[in-house]
Amino acid sequence: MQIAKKYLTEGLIQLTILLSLIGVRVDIDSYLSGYYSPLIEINLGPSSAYTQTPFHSLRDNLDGYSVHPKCPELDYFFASRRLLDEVRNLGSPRFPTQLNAWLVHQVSATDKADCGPSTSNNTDTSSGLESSGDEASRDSEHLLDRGQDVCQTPAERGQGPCNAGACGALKEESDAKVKEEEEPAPLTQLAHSSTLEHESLLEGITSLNIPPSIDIDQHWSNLLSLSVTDLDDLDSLVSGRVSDIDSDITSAISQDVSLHDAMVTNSVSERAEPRPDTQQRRILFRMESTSSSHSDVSPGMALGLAALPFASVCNLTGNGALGGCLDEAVFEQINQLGLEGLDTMDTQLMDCLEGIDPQVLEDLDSDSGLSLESSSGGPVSPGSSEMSSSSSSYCEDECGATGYSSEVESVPPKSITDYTTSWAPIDLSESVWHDHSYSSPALFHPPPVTFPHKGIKEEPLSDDEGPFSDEREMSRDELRARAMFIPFSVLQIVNMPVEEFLEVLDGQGFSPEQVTLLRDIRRRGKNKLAAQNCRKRKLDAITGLQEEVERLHAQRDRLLREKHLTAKTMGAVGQQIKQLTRDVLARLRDDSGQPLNPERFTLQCGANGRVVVQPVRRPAVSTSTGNKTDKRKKEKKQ
DNA sequence: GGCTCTTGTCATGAT
DNA sequence: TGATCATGACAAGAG
Repeated sequence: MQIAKKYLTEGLIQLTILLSLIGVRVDIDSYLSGYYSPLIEINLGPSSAYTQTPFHSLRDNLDGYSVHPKCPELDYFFASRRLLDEVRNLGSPRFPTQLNAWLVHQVSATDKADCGPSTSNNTDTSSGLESSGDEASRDSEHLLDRGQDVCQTPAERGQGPCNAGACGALKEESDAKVKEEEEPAPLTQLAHSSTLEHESLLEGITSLNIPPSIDIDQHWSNLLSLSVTDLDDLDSLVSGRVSDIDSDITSAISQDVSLHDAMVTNSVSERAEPRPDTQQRRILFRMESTSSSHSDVSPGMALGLAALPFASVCNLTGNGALGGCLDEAVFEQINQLGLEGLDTMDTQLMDCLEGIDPQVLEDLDSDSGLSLESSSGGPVSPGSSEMSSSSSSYCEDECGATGYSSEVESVPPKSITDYTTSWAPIDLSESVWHDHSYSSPALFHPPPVTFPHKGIKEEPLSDDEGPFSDEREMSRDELRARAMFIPFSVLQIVNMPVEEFLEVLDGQGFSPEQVTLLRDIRRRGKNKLAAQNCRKRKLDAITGLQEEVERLHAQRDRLLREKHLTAKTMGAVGQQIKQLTRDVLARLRDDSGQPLNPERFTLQCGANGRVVVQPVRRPAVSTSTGNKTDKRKKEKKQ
């Protein structure tokens, strides 16, 4: 509880500061992409392979400051910012408010006209739509809140870029349908409008002030007809259809709510189709964690902090006309949230975490690290998990080893939450996005010990450990720590911040032997990681040098070929010159009227371009003298 | 049993 | 000055 609260509070505060500092134009996505890069790596899997980037270090380095210059996340941060700036410099097409208003009217018209087919479609794929609604509801749960505020705020104010456009009309329709809680319609339409924007971007449509053509109109109508169905179902969907997860998800996936959802559902459908329902459910959770809204795992987080949903909303709107009201809505929402909202947020978050199937949580940490084949990304990153299933500890470029990291993730979440040390959440975070094991499996389940500090007792191991848990191989350091009654695992000792480590050394009443062992364990653990990094770099350097050698070989061969070709050409040209010289001299006559002997005369081209006949300068006759001098020189050398 | 590869560890210098 | 990192060297284990 405190962990989540602390984490979310930090995120909220920092995000609020950022928003307030930036001003009207909020580049939330850039900040989020930088700040939440660890989270992205959590979900996407491949983390910086051999670079030890503890989560706490990134947590405290929001804007790229104080980050290790070699930290790849820093490169990612600046790269993201640079790319974003470049995109902005290109001038992305902005959709006028009039377009959004037109879309809204189309929605309403389509709503009335296509109500029957939509409902029939709904009945045909009722389960699917319910599941689709589940997806929509999940997104709506995260997005609608923001969407509500986003559109409601400018509409109420009657000002801003969307006062007479989309937001106003959106609010009217949404008021007609859903009045009280979520108002999903505006947001869905927002999502649709953003979807249209995305598609328009893809189609190169830069200006839509002109009424769209019939094809586009029909296209929009088809798209919006789906939205009507969704709008009809949204109130019931938002009311909570978590139990409907059991329904057929694949059919739901076919009902793309928006481009955003389509991207998510398609990716899910490809994976989910051959799987049984249970796996589909699991995938559904995975999808929630892998979708663009990272807070899907914890709706409470989405409802409360809304940090990542901010990114979603901003991404949906982009530079569109709704951006202004979104910015204002973001500020207003933050103001409305307050810190008291964190309580409910924590409750929701923890309820959600508790409500999740433990198997799902286990899947999130399915890389038990019991072998070196542990994947880097875990189940949340299927691609990486499949890719990194190598027996070698060194994975591809994107993945690698972080030593004890996998030990962290193998620690049962329950026990992790029981750690109330201040660095415990850091380990929890690392447990998600570090995923490689170089240590013995026994470290994954530290023995139940009583923490001398704070009187906290570590939870005993779970039931699945069985009688073989003690038989697992333990590292020497782990054995030493056990023998010395050190209530920390090697992983914890290595990964805890130095400040916490020093506090532990000072405040836990350890004996000098224990302190020495703790320091040794920490030193060895970090050195182990360093050695792995070093070896990885060495291999990379070797690979790079080999490639360089191959490149240089190819260059040498090419130059040799050019040399031979040039020599051949020069020989041919020389022969031609000799032949021409003979011809010219044969046509010339000396004083006696005889043709010039080519062996005694030659043609020389002067600097001014004039060709003159010169007698051949034969080398000095004193060849024997030269030979003698050469011989003398050779003798001197010898 | 020797060889090779991988990995952990130590020592040492640099940051 | 201590912590951390980088790296060469060595040893142990596995195939």
